Amino acid sequence: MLSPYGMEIVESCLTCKLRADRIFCDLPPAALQTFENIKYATAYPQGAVLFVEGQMPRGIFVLCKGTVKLSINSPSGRTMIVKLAEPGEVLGLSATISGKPYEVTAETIDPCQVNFVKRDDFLRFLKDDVEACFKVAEQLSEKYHNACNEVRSLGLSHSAAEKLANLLLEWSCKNGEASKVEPRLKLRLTHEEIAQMIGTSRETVTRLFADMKKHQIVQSKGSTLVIRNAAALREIANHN
Amino acid sequence: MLSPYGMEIVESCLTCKLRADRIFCDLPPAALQTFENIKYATAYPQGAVLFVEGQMPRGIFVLCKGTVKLSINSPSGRTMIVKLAEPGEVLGLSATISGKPYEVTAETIDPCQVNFVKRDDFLRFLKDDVEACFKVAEQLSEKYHNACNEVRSLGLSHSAAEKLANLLLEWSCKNGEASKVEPRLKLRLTHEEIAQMIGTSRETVTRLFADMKKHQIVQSKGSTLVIRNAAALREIANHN
DNA sequence: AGACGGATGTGATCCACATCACAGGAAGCA
DNA sequence: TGCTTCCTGTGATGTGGATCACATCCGTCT
Repeated sequence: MLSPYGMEIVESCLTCKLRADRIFCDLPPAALQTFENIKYATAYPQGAVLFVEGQMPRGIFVLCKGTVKLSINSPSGRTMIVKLAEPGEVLGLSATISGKPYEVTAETIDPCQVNFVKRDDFLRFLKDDVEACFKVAEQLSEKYHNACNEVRSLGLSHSAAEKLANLLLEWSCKNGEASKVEPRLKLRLTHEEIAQMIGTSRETVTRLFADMKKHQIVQSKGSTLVIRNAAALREIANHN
Repeated sequence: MLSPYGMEIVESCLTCKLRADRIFCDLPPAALQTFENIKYATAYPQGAVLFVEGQMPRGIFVLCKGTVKLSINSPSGRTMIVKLAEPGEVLGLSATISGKPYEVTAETIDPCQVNFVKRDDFLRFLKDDVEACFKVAEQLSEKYHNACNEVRSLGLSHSAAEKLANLLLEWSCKNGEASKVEPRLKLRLTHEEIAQMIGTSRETVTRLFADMKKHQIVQSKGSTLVIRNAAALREIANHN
């Protein structure tokens, strides 16, 4: 069966092939069945907005497939990308728990499959199941941890170059290329978006990339970036 | 009974007078009793370090009395103050849940009373009690929420003045003075520390205060600051 | 009182980066 | 095949705030 956006929809969490490495999906059968009953499997095209910062929480969005951009916006139009969420992540969780407005905006950057659970249903579900509740705590810890890293990067680094280097290293870790001599990574974001991730301007990102290319630190082939001198990159990442 | 640092120690959470408005203290009697059995009531002098960023989590610290400074440090000696924790807050929670290193450093800024709970005991306690577990989730949501605000402030504001104005407004909200015509607030931090809270240099903070005084926006009497023109301050806070 | 150490106030200097302003590229689509 | 639109690259220019270097100021200790 095909979803509206050309993805295969995983109909049931019970039979989901992705379960093993997902946070929320490896509950014991009984709990999973309950979850099954309250969730709505949905699919979104690229560019869809799941929720907007400031909205009252409607519920949680379990990301099963695709990537979601989480951002914080200022009234004056500035945007700061906080994170790119990967499958297994639960979005809108903290707002749903606390009842306060969503603190970020969530927008799909490719077609996504999502399980939505209404707030009431979800809270009831949690109060019946310690294990699920504990998993929520774990997820939230993870989120907090990430947010702290964000603060660290924004608050303690000296230069834009440092932050960019850190971002590239982090990305190369995530796709398992980090150990290779010349890690490669697909740049899925525009310079503008990268700038929003590290809190700088688009032009600065462009110039930094130009510099790094000049110094043989990276090299780009289309939309893939090859890290030719990881040591130098790490050098930049830890100060100056 | 007096503690080593001249504070009255609340011996038992069951009879604690502060219970009503505390997050962790209003559990049902049975759970509270269990908590009672695994917690260690302790007291710290001013300037004591509860835990350091990067240490493996030993457990949680429930702050009962006093104020604790939470900061993030860079190897190069820079410090960023993330938050001043007030009584009722649970410190080291996310690290204890996730098992990853503490993400911040916690240091008392006045004499504090703290209940410590060892990690194992705490995790066992949670797995036995949905309600406590849910409270943890709530606390973590709160923490995440704060961290997001921090990111917003660091990443989206245009100037140091904006951040300082925001900080002052936030402080005047907390002590309930915000509604008054000329809110007052005790500055418990040095300019240096304020600078670390908003990610700027000490000199800049000094100069900003000087400016605001010149423009009749604030006025200082010893260590209390009087906000003479809250409107102007809000003006600064929302851009420029 | 005197003296010492930390907190504050203020000038001078410098530079990383934002911002503006275009010019090429690439990529979709008609 | 050309047109439109978004992305990328690069110069010129201005400035907020970091940093350095002192001069007070104030509380605390002896």
